[in-house]
Amino acid sequence: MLEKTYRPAEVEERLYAAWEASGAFAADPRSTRVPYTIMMPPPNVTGSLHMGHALTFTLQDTLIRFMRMRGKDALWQPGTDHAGIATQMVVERQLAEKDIFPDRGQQGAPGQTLIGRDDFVARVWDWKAESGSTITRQLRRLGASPDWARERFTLDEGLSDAVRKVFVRLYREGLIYRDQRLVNWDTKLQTAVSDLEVQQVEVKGHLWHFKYPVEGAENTFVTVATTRPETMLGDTAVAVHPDDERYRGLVGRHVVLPIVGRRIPIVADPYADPETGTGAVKITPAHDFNDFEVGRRHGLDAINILDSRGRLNDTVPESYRGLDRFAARDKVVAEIESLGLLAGIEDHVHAVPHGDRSGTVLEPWLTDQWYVDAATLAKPAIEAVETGRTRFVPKHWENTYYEWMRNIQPWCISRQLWWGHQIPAWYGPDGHVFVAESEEEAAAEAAKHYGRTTALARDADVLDTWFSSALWPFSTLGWPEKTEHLARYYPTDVLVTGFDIIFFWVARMMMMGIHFMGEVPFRDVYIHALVRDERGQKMSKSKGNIIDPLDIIGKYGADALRFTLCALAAQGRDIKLAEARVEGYRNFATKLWNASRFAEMNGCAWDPGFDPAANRLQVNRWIVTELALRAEDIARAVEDYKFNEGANLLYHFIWGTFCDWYLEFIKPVLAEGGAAEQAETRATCAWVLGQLLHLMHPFMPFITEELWEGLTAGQGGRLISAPWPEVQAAACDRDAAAEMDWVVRLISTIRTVRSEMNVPAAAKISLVLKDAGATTKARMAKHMAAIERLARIDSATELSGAVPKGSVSAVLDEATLILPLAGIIDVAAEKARLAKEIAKAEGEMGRIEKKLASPGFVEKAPEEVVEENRERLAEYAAQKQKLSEALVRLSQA
RNA sequence: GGGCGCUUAGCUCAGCGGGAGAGCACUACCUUCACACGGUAGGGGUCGUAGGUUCAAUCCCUACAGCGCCCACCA
Repeated sequence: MLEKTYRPAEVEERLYAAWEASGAFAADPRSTRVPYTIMMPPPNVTGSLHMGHALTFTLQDTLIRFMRMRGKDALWQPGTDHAGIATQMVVERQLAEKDIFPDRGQQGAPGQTLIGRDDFVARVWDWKAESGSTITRQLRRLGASPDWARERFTLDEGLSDAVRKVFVRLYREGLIYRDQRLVNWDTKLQTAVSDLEVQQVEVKGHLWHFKYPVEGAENTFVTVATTRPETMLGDTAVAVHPDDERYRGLVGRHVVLPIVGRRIPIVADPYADPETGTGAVKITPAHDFNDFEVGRRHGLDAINILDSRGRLNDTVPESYRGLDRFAARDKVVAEIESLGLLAGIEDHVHAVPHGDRSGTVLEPWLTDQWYVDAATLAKPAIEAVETGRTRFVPKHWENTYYEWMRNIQPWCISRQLWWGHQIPAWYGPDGHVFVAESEEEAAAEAAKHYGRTTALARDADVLDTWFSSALWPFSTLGWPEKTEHLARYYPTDVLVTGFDIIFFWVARMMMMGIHFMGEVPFRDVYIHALVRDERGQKMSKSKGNIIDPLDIIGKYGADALRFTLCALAAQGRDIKLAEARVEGYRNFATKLWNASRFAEMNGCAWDPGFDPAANRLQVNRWIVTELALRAEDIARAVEDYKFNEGANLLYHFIWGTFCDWYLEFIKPVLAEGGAAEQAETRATCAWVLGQLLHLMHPFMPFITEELWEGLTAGQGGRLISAPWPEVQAAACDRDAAAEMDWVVRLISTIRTVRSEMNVPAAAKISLVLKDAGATTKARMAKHMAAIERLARIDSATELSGAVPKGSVSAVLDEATLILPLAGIIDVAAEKARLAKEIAKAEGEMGRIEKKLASPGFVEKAPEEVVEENRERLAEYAAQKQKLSEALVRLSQA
C-alpha cells in the first residue's frame, strides 16, 4: 500500500543507484538504433550546482530521456572543465589563508617564492580530488542521466593531447601566432584576460583638462582632456583632426609634456573628434586601445609606464616610481594644478573596464601574447549558420551570433596562470620559438635549427580555459583517434545552453569543430533563458546571489524542481523563479501519487497483454483516445524544445482530465458495475496510468519510476528503458471522445448552475450518469428525495453506451427545478442565479450577433470561423431558453 | 551610440489574428472512504499608451512611455 504522500528523499537515491547500475545511461555504439547526442556543457570541476545548472541539465536530461524512450541510441556526454582562472583563484585564496603565497613570478611581478609552480599545480589537483565530485554528485541528485562511464575532464591526458595537437596544427597553419598588442590586463590576477571577460561598469569620475605648452611659442597651449591623468606620463603625442582649422598651424609642431618634460609631436589623425572636448586628444599608445592604433599609424613610441601590479615603473619621473596608479593619478592632478596647467575639472560618467572575476579596474597593457586568428576561423562558422547546417532555437539568437562573429577580434589565448594546459611552445636562447607536441619534438627541431643540441625554455603560460572547451564536442569522443564514438556521435544533435556563453563557447566550438572535423559540431543550438534572482539579476558566482537548487530538491524533491523548470522554460524569456511555483508542482506530483494510490486500492493492476482497442465502455474508450492525442502533442512539444508546453499538457491532462473526470466517472462502475465492466475498467485505469507514467518520466523521472514499479509489481521493467507510448490508432474512438466531451461540458454546466447544492462532486456526477451508488446514498440521506427522483428520470442512462442526450438534459432540467423545491437550496438564491446566468448568456449572444452582423465578416472570414460563431450563438440561445423556462417554473411553483 | 527583449489577474508568468489563461494568493462551502500538497463554486484583467492595417487586433505595423539585457574605443 502506498503512503498517503510521496516522500522523494526516500526513493530518489535508491532509484538513481538502480538506474546507474543497470547501464540505462550508457549509449551503445554497436546498436542499430539511430544515434542521438547531446554534449553536456562541462561545469567547473570544483564548482557546485546552481540554479542555472539545474535548468540547463534538467532540460538536457528531459530531452535525453525522451529520446531514449523514442528508441534512439542516446549519448549524453558528461564531463567537467578545469576552469583555469576560477579554480586557480580558489586555491590561491586557500593558500593565502594559510599564509602560503604562490608567486607566478612573471611579467616582472616581484614577490616571495614560497611554493613553486609544480607544487602549486599539485595543490590544485589535490583540491580537484577533494571537491571534484561535488558537482557530479549534485547532478545525480537532480536525476541527470548522462553516460557517466564516459565522463571526461578537460585536463585529462586524452583531452590535453587534443589541445596540443590543435595548437600545433593551428600554429603551423598560421592561425595561431605570437604578437605584441595591448591586452586587458588584470593587475590583481596578474594575467591577461580576453575581451569577453571585460565588464564595462559605469563609473562617476572626472574629466580633467590639462594644458600642454607648445614648444617654442610663449603662452600657447594645447588643451587635452583625460579621465585617467596618470597616463599622461606615457603620452607620446597629441592628436588633432586633419580638418580642424583651429589646430592647422600646430600640426607638425611639438608640445612639451608637463612633469615629464618630454617633447612630443602634434599629429593629425581622424581619430580626434573636433566635436569632442577641445578637439585635441592626448595619445598614450601603451595604455589605450585607440591610442595604440594612432601610435601605430604615426610611428610613435609606446611607453609602458605600469608594472604588472598597476604601479608606475622606472620610465616615469623619480617621484612617481612605485606609486599605485590611483595614487599617481592624484599626484599628477596636483602637480599639474601647481604648475598652473589645470584648465578645468568636469564631473564625468563613463564606462570603466573591470575584470569580471577580480572586480578590479583593468589596464590596457602592452605584452607578448598568443593569439588565434579568429576572423579566419569564423568565416565558415558564419556560413554554417547562414546555410542552416546549424540552427539556433529561438532563431533570433542567430543575429547575436552573426554580429559577434562578423566583428570578431583576434582571440588572446595565453593566460599568465599555472593551472591549465601549458602552451606547447619552447624558446631558444635567442628567443626563437619552437611549437611542437612534445618537448622531444621541440628539442629535435631546435637541434636542426641551431645545428646542435640547444637548451630550450618552455613558455610558462597556459591556454585560456575556453580553448580546451572549444574542442569538447570532438575531443571527448576520442579525437584525434578515429574512435567508433567519434564516427557515430559527431556531429551532435543539439547543444543546450544559455545565451551568456554563445560567444565564449558556442562560437568557438563552431570554429574549431568545422576546422578540425569538417562538419558543424551540432545541428541545433537551443538557447534557453537565464534563471535570475528575485530582482531579475543574473546569478553569478562573483555576485554571490545564487539560490541553491539543492535546498529546493531537499524541500520539494528533484521531480518538483525539474517540472517547475520545464514548465517555466518558455522560449525567449528569463525565469524569475518563485518558490510557490515549485510547491504547486510538488502538489501535482502528490496528485499523481494519489491517483496511483486510488488505482492500487481498487485493484487496478497492470496487464501487459491489455488491448485498449477491445474496450467496450464509453468512458474507457474515451480516456484511451484522449491519451493517444495528448501523447502526440507532448512528443511534438519536446521535439520542438517547447518544454513548457509539454509540461503544461501533462499537468492539465493528468489533473484536469484523468483525475478530475476519468477517475470520478469510474468510481460508480468500480463500486457497483458488472464483473466484465469492472474488469475492463480496472485494466484500462491501470493501462492509462501506466502510459501517463511513461509520458511523465522525462520530466519527473523519480516518482514515475517508483509508481511504475508499484503498478507493475516490479514486473514491468524499468521506465527509464521503456519505449515511448505509441499512438494506438485502433484504440482511438473519436465518437466516444466527442460524446464524452459533451457529457463533461454538460456536467460542468450543471455544476455551475447548481453551485449552491454543496453535494460532493462524485455524487453529482453519479446522479447524472447512472443511479447513485448505495454508499453514496447513505451519505446523502439529506438529499435523498431529490436524488431518487432524479435517478428515476435518469434510469435509462447507462454508462456503458452512448449517453442519450435527451435523458441527461432531462436531468439538467429537473435538477434546476427539483433541488430548490426539495429545500436543498434557497429558492430566492436560485432565482437570482438563474437571472444572472440568463444575463450572461444574453451578453455573449449580443457579442456574437454583433460580430456576425459586422460588415464583411460573413463574406471574408473563413467558413469554419463563421460556422463556429453561429453554433455558439445557437448554444447560448438554447441555454438561455432552458434557463428562462426553469426560472418561470420556479416562480410558478 | 548600436542591437535585442519585455510590459497580460494582487504576485510569478504562459498564450495568441476570430470565445482572456495557469500556479500561488483571495472569497464561500465541504472531516468526501485516492488526494486538505484535496474538492466544488466564485471574485479579480478596457492584455503599457496613442495611432494604423484587417470583416475582425491582446496578438501584425508605426510612434511613444517605462523596464531589462547584450555589444561598443568616445578622450
